[in-house]
Amino acid sequence: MAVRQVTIKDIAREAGVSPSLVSFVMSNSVAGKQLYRVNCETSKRVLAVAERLQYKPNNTARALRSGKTGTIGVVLSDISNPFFAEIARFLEDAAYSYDYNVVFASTDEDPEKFRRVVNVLINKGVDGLILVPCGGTEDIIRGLVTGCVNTVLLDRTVPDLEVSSVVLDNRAAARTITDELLSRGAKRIDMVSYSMQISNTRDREQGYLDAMAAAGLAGSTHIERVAHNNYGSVADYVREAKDRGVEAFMIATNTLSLQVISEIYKSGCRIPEDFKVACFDRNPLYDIYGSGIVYVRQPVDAFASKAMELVMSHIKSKSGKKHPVEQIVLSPEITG
Amino acid sequence: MAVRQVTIKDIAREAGVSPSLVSFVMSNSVAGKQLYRVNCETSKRVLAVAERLQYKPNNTARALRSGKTGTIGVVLSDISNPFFAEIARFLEDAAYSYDYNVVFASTDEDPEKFRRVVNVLINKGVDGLILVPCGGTEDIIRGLVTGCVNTVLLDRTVPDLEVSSVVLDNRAAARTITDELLSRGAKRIDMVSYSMQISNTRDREQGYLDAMAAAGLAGSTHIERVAHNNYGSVADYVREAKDRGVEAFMIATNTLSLQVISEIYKSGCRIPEDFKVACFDRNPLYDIYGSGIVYVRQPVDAFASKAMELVMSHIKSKSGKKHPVEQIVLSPEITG
DNA sequence: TTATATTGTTAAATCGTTATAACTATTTAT
DNA sequence: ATAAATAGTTATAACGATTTAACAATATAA
Repeated sequence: MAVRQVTIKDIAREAGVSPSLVSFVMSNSVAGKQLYRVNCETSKRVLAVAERLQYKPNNTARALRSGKTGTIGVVLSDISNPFFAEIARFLEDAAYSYDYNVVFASTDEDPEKFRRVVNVLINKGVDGLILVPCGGTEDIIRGLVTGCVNTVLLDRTVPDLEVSSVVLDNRAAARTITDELLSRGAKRIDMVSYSMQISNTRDREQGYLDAMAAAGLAGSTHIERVAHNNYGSVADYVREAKDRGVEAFMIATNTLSLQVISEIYKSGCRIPEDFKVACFDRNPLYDIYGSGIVYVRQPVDAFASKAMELVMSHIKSKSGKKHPVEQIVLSPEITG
Repeated sequence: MAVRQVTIKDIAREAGVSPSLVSFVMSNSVAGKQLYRVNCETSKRVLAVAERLQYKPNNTARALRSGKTGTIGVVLSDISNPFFAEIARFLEDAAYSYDYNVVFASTDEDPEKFRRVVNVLINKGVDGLILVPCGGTEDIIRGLVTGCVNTVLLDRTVPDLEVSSVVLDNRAAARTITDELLSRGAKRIDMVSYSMQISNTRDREQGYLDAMAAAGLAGSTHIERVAHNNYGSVADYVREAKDRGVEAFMIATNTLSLQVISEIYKSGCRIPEDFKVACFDRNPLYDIYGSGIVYVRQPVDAFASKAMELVMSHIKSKSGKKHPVEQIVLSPEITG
């Protein structure tokens, strides 16, 4: 695209040395195992020429030869979802700190799309994958792991699989915010969740049930499971819940929260007067409007840095060797 | 990383043909200029073998030889900002529709960071760049354009430069929402803006001034320019504005809006009773709380698809030739 | 019938780097 | 003094594709 690349050969010619030597000089700073001994004088001369000619190493060639692209693929539900957008940003920065790049792909919770983008990323030649699995991707992930692809799961995990992961302690988080609703006087608390089969949602449901049971309300639990992207059903449900005398909602995800809160207001009700609300993920306006919404603040930065750390350790540990699988569970913060 | 790549040679051996032929078969579907004539039978046989061996072309090798990576670099302010996150998603999808990938980098409005990430992306070998310029990047962008790097500017433009761009009609948008505030009875309207020197902010300020002047209020305009990421100053300003008898705010960006709205509520005031507010960019909660905030809804999908279209047309038009520069201005929608 | 196109295929160069083995020249050990 | 080790460097073969030129073999034209 640009003018013409200055190659290692140009430098070699100009500096009166062989291309190999230039290569050694260039990669000496990050010398892996064996430090190639090169004369300090020549090294300086080569670097000077490189500087003068404005040499920029060709990463494609480097990648082809070395098998390492310096890129991590990140597959998530939807990068426009604020939760993932924030993670994306931290991942970008984390990757940068390792001199790596990151390339994102969204799945919209569709396992077929998941498979597709994972394949595209692998073909592009990523050194590792950070994945937010969606329902129905267990086999794909198992395939990656057995195929020795450096894989780290984020936000959600897959049971019975030897794979590294970084997730929230969802069960504890859910229990805590449900407890908070209880302590604010609510007894009839519904949980609104997704019908997808993903670990974090299931754990959150369990936390809700834990809290209710501990409060002696095991009999009056209700989990409303909404299909992903089915907005209509939420409206009906909120109306129905109101009739049923529900006093509070515990909501499993940020997108769902916006829908439920929207329906509450549309039906002329207020928070917290008519309904108390607890949910996952922060929204700046929750605080601003002083709406009294209790929410779980996920340590998004830790998600990103830990996931990146894990995938890097996988990459470092020579492929072929057994993966240093590590499953990290992070603690939530509660606000509101 | 994975097991071992199936190469074009494996297929050649298995199918009893030469590697070249396999290459022809593989790239025949996307035959550029010259369609290489290959026997239908052999073609089928080769494809069958490829299918059986689960051949996945090595994009790195392909990129090295062909000089095309199939990747577009996107440089924006901050991918965790909802406005850019949404654009990111649309860009991802748009790229995919061209069989391309997209890699993002955030600048935090820092020209030095901008220069750095642009260089990283170029070294990685992107086929084109979509850039959201920040203040102080004019020279860098000029350098790219003269260096024949396929460049498209997004959301903001750089004056006096022959470069393709996709921006909102910011002046018209700003005028419209200011008019809306006026029609709702506000006379003392302040504009809150950033002190950065970027085209869209300047245009929005002009639109505000246009509307005020047309209403005969040229004398009572006030533009408060806040430094990027300087939260403290907003609090002081809102207090001061209240004392000054300001009735409405016209706010230049989404992040700034959240700050101003937050301060309004913190100071015990309400929207729209105490202050009317007009701003840029949607936030789902604006609608939900029925807060009566007027806002400009930017056609984010069109931003993305147009920008991708432009960069693709640059790529198609043989490098060396004159760029088909095109500057697109999109119309806003107003809600509230 | 001889010359010329056309079809189907292949050999070989190339993209820009890395990595291995080998090769001097010099130093150190014996 | 000879062998062995070391420092500094280079030649060369990859990496996995694309692409150009060339080559048979056959078909068409003159």
